[in-house]
Amino acid sequence: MNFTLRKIMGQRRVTIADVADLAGVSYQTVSRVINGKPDVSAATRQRVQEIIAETGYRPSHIARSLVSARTATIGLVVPDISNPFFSAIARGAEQVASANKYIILLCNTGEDASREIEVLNMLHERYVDGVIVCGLRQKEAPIQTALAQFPAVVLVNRRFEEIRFPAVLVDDLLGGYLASQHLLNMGHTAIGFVAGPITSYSGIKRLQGYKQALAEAGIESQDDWVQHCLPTVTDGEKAAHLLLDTHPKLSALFCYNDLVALGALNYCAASGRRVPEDIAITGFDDIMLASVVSPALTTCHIPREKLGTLAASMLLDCINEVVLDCDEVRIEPKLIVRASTVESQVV
Amino acid sequence: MNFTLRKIMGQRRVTIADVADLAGVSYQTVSRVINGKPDVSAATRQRVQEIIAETGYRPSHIARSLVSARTATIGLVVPDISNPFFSAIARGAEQVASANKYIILLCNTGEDASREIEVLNMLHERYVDGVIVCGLRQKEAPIQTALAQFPAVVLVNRRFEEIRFPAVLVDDLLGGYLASQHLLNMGHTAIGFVAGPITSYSGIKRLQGYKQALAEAGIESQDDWVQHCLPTVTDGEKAAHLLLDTHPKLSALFCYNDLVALGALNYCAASGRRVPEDIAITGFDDIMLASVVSPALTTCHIPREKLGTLAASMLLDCINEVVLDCDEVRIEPKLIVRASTVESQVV
DNA sequence: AATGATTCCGTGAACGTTCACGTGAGCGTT
DNA sequence: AACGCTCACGTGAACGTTCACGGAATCATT
Repeated sequence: MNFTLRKIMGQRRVTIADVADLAGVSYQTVSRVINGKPDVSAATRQRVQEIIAETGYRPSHIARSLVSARTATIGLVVPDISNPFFSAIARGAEQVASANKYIILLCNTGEDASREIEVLNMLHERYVDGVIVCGLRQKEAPIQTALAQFPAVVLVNRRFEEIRFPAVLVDDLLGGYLASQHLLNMGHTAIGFVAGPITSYSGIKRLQGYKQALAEAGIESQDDWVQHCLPTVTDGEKAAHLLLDTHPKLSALFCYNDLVALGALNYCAASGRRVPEDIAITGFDDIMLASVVSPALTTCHIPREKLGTLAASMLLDCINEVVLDCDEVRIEPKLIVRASTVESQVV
Repeated sequence: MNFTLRKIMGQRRVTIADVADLAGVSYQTVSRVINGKPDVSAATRQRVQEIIAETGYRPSHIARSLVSARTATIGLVVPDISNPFFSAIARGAEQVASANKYIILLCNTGEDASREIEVLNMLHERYVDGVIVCGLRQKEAPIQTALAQFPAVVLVNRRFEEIRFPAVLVDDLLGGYLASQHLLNMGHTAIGFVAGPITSYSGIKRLQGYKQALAEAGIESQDDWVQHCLPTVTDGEKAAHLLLDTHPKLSALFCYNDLVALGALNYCAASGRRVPEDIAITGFDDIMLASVVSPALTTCHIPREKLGTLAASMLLDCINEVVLDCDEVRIEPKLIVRASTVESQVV
């Protein structure tokens, strides 16, 4: 490291101009070398590359973005990254993103619908090339205009009737139907639904599936068999408590997701109810928990990581203006029967 | 929306100059309004604000970053975001970050040490204001210089002897010691260690604690009682298989984390071993799984989300050049005894 | 020897902001 | 009437790149 070099480094970041000065060429030549473009002699190219290596120069993505209007960045909005359902999606999305030299800006809304617009605005200010938005809670028009500002959008587990955004959807109606039908087949007639967030699109669809299954079995579904809650263990426990207290005749609970189902299991254990003998319980998502808890949870399996990879590759296609063969991918959940609904079931 | 406005919008993004033109002022005045600075009359301020609202103008964070050399962005590097340990850290970090108007760039290395430098370079190009790096696997000097380029760094579960970075550390030696001592107290003398990634700093420290406990009990620890593996359920299962096959006399396994421990539990179940009667098993981290699996896992509790909030607030302090009272926070793990090591234990 | 093509490299502008200035209008003071 | 002050606003430069040019040198061609 010579004196000039030492003088430049350590004070501020090395820029393209510094490299140019050290190499005795113009910044444009350095730019050409960086981007592997022609019109540079082999000798200068090597000289410049040596200087770059010496100085540890890295081009500023910021400056690049400013001129190219591309950031190679995508936003990922989730209600709760610590929920295994969303962390698996994040992993899948990150994998596809980084394989394509994109990077992910992570936003956690904390199940707070009002934060959704807020984080979308932050992402918009940052000129992300696109966003993947999971489990949007907000219902109304403002969120749609907030979404429409982006060059590309993919929704996960949510669709709008009014504006059609590309989306990766779980067939929640089918899932709700399958789970409920299974409980009906097991002989239950009074089935409660621990329904998750009231504004959850998935929740609404699962409710429809639940009602449909009950209707087909000739059972009139009752609105107060449905109890909303946050999709967490503690809130699921509270909701199960409430539901079973007010409706002691319920013999089965269809739960919004596995976390909520675990909460229900906990409440049953605490209140001396046997599962599945006294109460049958089903979950949703098939997170790892579901298979290891006792009794193991009957649930609907969803390929969570695949949701993430699918969403990310759809988004990248949109960004690169590749025409999608299908702008709404629908994933079928698969019912997994385990001990929480079937007495003799061996785990 | 008048004609001029309509003409500007929809073609490209609204810029400060567009707003200025529409308001009949210079861009500097608009800038003043945006940043709530003085030297603008109430009348023009309102006019400008109206135009901003009408056009939905959002200042470009990119351009701002270019001049301010601040991005209000921090990088978060984790081996695997779908691992509950890291997703909890992410949640904690995100919470502190967003409360301070920062946003998080998420990088998943997929347990691949060579990707660590790669993602750090990506983050550096993006001029992040700082990075939180979790569970670094890479050992050598290059990673240290890669880290040193950032304005601020906080390590989680890793420290270097040579360069002292601010860090949030779990006292892994203590954890390893506590877990091993507990197994010794239960009467075990042949204790295996399913040790996680060979380059994991936590793993190395837990190994030390394990060896220390054994030594204090007068037991010579044997190198081939230690089996490394990826920190996943499937790999833990394989490692337990290998260890118990080659050393049938082992009566206890101290596992790197709860996922690995679950793998070990699975293998014991598959091979007809009873836990804890035939084999006692302990995990680490106390993820939700640990308490619900059967038998429930004895493990070391770590306040994971707090690790994230601590790391993020330390990082923000570094960025804002607040002097830290302590640049290495050490968290004490707490042994949680459950049924996987104690026969009579009631869950 | 003049022309043209090719190779290599540099200059000016632009991207959308903020910062440090500069300036003109209006007002009160002497 | 000249001065200085405050208020409101505008101008030029800068941040670190890339893009569209333009131009000098070299070499082969006529």
